[in-house]
Amino acid sequence: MPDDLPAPEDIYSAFFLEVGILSQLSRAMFDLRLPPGIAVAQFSVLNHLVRVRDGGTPLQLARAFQVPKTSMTHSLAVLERHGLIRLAPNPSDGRSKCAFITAEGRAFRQAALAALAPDLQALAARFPASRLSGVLPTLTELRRIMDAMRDDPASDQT
Amino acid sequence: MPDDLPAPEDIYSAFFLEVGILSQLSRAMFDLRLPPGIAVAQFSVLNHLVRVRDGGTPLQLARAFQVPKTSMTHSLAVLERHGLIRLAPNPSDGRSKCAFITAEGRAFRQAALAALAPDLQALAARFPASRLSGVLPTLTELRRIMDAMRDDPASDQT
DNA sequence: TGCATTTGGTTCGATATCGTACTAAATAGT
DNA sequence: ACTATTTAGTACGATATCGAACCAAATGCA
Repeated sequence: MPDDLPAPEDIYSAFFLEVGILSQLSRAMFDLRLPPGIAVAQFSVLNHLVRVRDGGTPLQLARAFQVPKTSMTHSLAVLERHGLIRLAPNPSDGRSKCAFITAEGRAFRQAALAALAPDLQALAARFPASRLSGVLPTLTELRRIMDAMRDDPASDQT
Repeated sequence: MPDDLPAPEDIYSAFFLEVGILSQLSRAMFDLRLPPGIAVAQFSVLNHLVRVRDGGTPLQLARAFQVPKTSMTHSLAVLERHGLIRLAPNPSDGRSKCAFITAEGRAFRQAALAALAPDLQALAARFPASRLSGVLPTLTELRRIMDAMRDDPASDQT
């Protein structure tokens, strides 16, 4: 009988293709609701400051989103220009900074979430969030592994 | 007892965050192996021409990847400039074109896949592709739904 | 202490992404 | 057939992304 098992490479290719398209689609959906001048990347940073940790350094933020630090520099500059965050010198490291969300930033995030909610609810009506809960742990685990490989490609942890 | 069920919005937010980061990570991994001048978006088009269909129009390709048609125009221009595809007039529509992969394009894709294979194998060694097969149908289904909503946001198909 | 190396961040330049506005061809309605 | 509308693709401008090179502070080491 012929070998009709898909090769691992094909599964990964298909997976990354879906992930890329889903990322595309969610980005487009979010962009449509965010005020012009603020991109998804910037909103995500605001969200992170509220949900995960306020006062982190640019490098910590870059690592959290797995983007190059130059990209984070840009996003933070946009947010600061709009008064949504404040960049303070890092008291424990003269080279570094700390990013704090401002009151305006919090208000902006709240408004953005409210603007987004209808879309997410419409989506949840067609595709229950509970089904996503099922796949989320798998995605998170893969993400962690890819994080680790990126930091240390030689880690052949069998 | 307190309501400790996460709201659907939170699940979707977390999901899209993971998807965004995974997209980021896979893009970075691919970019590292592709020759300078060719981005993931362009490689994906080549791959589509071989795997799915050759000779499609720019608009069909844009829809397949869910990107704006202007983005596809750009990608196709890059591929054509490198001689990896050929853009012919569409015999059945004077406004349109058809994108055909060239022999060079096929060779390029083969080489790129070969360069990529070790990374995918290393990944598969740490995270078996079979576990991805499990989540793939869910991702595909959600993607289809989001496609449909994008085309027709009012489709309240209960 | 003094120098070499590492690390956090920015600048700069090149490319990608994408919305708006436009042209030309196709289709619809009469 | 004739005009109005729609559709495929492009030009252009604005912003995002990101690698290379750089600077300054911190750390390692003798």
